[in-house]
Amino acid sequence: MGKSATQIPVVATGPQCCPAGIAEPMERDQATAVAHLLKAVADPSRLQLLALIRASDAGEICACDFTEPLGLSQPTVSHHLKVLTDAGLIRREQRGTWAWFSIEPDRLNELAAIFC
Amino acid sequence: MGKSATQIPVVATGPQCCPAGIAEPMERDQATAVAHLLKAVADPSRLQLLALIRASDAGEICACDFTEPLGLSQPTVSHHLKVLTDAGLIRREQRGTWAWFSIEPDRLNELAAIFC
DNA sequence: TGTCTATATTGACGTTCATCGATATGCTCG
DNA sequence: CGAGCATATCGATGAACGTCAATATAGACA
Repeated sequence: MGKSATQIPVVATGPQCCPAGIAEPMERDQATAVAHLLKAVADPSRLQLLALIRASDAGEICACDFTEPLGLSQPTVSHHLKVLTDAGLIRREQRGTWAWFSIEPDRLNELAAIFC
Repeated sequence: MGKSATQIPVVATGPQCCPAGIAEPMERDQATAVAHLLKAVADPSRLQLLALIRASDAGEICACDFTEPLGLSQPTVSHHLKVLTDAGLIRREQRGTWAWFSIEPDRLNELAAIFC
């Protein structure tokens, strides 16, 4: 569900070292796409979510384990998880009543490649 | 000259591979600092500014050369340059009537190190 | 000193966003 | 089926943000 309009890969035509990045002038369209991806992580709560998933032993974590360490309400956590999912940074897997989330490593590497 | 409250280095106590990053759970304070730095680049205009500076032959570029390729008004460009400067990502050097801007490589590396 | 030019600041406006309470959806299990 | 729990969605609210026109600041130069 959801529009998920932000999944556009940020690769394009740049040099090898920094294919998605700021090594050479960016067109407005690509700049908008990169900014959209960056906005998804430019929030304290979402950074904490990513770090919690990343640090989990099994590489995935249940949604129910987020609210307490973040000190946020359940709807707010759900909202942030949706933003990260729509941005392609995490993957959601329904398992019975629970929702489990794991990192999408490729998308995370895209982030690191923006400033190289 | 602006408050520049965002210059806090984002290093801290993480592992070697990802000292400022999301390799392990983040405290709220550090998450806020990292998010602040990310917000500075999570904007199409500012990404284009960084890319233009990065791609310039001399490694620096005059403020007067930004408005045209970006299609923004002069005050808006000035505002974005201030945001990037306050975030420590670029450096401003006054030279006569003109202002020249160059990249702060260390701060840019901090960005890349967040997602490693 | 006065005029021109480059840049910064101010003030305003519309948009986006983070957050929450209330409610809806959907699965589990008795 | 019905009760209970986990998660998502809705609607509202206050804050932050991007942008511009108007104005201020400040250096260059005659």
